[in-house]
Amino acid sequence: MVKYYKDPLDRIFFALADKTRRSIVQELNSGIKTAKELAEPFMMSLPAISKHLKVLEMAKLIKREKRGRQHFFSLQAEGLEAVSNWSEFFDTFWNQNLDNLETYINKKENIDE
Amino acid sequence: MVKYYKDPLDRIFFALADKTRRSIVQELNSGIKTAKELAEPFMMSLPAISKHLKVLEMAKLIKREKRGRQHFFSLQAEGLEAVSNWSEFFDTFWNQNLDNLETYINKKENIDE
DNA sequence: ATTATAGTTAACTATATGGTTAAATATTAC
DNA sequence: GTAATATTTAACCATATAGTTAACTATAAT
Repeated sequence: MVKYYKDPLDRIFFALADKTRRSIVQELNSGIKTAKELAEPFMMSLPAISKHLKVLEMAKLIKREKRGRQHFFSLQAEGLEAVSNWSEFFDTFWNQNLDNLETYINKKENIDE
Repeated sequence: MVKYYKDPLDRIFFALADKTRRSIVQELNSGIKTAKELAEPFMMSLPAISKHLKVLEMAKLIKREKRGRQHFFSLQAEGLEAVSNWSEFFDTFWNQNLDNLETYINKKENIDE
């Protein structure tokens, strides 16, 4: 299951590269849920969901808490944070583009005047 | 190469789930580069890089411009934007957590007073 | 025209993934 | 203690991925 040697971002992005897993994460945004509850919306066996949950757990996108025979899942900060940290560098890209656009607009306005 | 039926976010996250591809994206943050230039830092054949570039291109994380026999690559807004849009919903999660923390701290302060 | 350069496509291999069903584990209920 | 419930693990299958080398395409240089 999920290559053990992958780096944290590999695991996180890999985990999010699957529609079912993204849905699970979104679902958990509205609160803690059991494996059974999480499986319910999907046309898929429980073992399949169990695997998806493990992938998300390994990526530290969710965490598991066993209470009796049930496993309760919830969002975990660690993984989510890593994504946003990584993608932060794009802000630079964006801001540059925005700056360029602004510069361009300003220049144009000056010419128009 | 890269399942044709994948949804856009599948492709984007999948593309980013590989260290080599993430490095390429980061490299492109500092400007436009050719395939050869992008391949240079990696201990990997050119065809391997060619495939990675195609994956990133399909995900609309980068775009390609052919000039003569060279292919120039640069970051593309579309894919990057999709990631940040998708991960926006986590802000809610974060803000809630922050709110809860604040509430907790405030309550505690009131008790301490 | 030949040769060199930049890059892709094809064919292949080993390993990983996403699903399945059947069996195992652990806890709760009767 | 036996049955039911919640969930995972095992074994398996089909397909996808990441890399390889060899062959191909297209442009540039001599």
